[in-house]
Amino acid sequence: MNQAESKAERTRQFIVEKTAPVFNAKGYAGTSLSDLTYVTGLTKGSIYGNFENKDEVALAAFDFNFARVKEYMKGKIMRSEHAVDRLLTYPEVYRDFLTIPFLKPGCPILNTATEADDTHPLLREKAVAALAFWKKSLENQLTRGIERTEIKADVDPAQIAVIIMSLIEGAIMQAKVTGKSIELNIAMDFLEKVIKDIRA
Amino acid sequence: MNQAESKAERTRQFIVEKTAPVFNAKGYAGTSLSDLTYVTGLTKGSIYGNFENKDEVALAAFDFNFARVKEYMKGKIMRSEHAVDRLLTYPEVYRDFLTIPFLKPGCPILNTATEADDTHPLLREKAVAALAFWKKSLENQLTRGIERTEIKADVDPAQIAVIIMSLIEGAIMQAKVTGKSIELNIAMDFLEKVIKDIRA
DNA sequence: CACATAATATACCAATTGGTATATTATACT
DNA sequence: AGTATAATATACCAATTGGTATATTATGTG
Repeated sequence: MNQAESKAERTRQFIVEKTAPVFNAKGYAGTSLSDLTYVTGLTKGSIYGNFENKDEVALAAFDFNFARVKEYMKGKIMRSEHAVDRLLTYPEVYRDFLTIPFLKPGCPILNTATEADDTHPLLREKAVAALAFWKKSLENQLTRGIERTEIKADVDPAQIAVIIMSLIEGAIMQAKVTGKSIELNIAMDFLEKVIKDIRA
Repeated sequence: MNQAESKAERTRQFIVEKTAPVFNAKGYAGTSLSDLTYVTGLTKGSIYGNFENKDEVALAAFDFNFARVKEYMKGKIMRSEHAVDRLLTYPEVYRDFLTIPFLKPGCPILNTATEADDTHPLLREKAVAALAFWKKSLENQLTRGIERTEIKADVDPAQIAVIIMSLIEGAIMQAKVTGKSIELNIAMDFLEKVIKDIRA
């Protein structure tokens, strides 16, 4: 009973992988159990054998979606050493948001936050935690940059973190709904300037 | 049969007023017909006598929600004459977003855009049009300011409009889901600086 | 006041929802 | 290979979904 991954664990993972994009595209309320069976090719019995209920699938799907974004960004960011270059990865990457395949259904944080804030406490909590994680990670990069004298000493990491996140999420919303990148590019041009401006 | 408003017109309006906050809070997929009957006190027959289907109620509800925001902002903006002061109304007002009663369920554009982009073409179109309207209105204010030499001549109205919108929407998303205004205040402080910086 | 019509309620529809008990099949260990 | 158990499928459940045909009530006009 030890294949490094049990059958159940693999199936669980399989279900999450297949359903995560659906939850991200249609939202929690908009995704039905038949969506889940359709996209996995499994039956309800099989899904409920691996998950307590629809909620648990949705929560796992969010974790999966967010983990993908995290890993993707981490890979891009770690190519640079200089703190400013690392931060410039954000406008550089998000500029192409609409063409990043696994982000076709949109930013999981944005989608989950706006749907769940008034309706689904558990999903809401996930979105809050994801935002906190992202913010902390930005602050850490900024603090590291200040310590390495790559970033001006008077820069407030919390402030810059919020500006980066707000500009990105606000611009993504517009790009996703219009299907066009004009506004996204303008916002990312500006974000680029903001980031270059904190260089020591 | 002419009371300036027929009974049906009043009922239609009544249904929209009562259901608009529900659609904004729960989203289109999350709002059921029983939600609509519950919140109006009317029956399905009555609702379907005044609307073609659930879609039509949702579309009218969006228009209602957006109109309220427009009127609310217009009232605040028109208190000032100077273009920069008019623009400063945005950070000033959105700073208190969480305490504005009719915006408790969130920004209708943000909520509708994120839900409808992949699921509901008609609602999506409404959100796109609302964004375009807002952008145009900001650009007009900026152009007017440049003409009146209240705003620097080299300012790009389209660029500043996008920055204002992105910062506001991105920050609102965070404030709404966390229930806290810290990030919103930071973003609005920054937006204030951006706007003051374009003063001639 | 009567009457045509507009507005609303009642009672129903098939389809789908999330969920479960049980039967069947695959898996892993001895 | 045989067997206990884990994993999956089948067949069902009550409740709810969006929607409608028809009955009832309110409204406005001659």
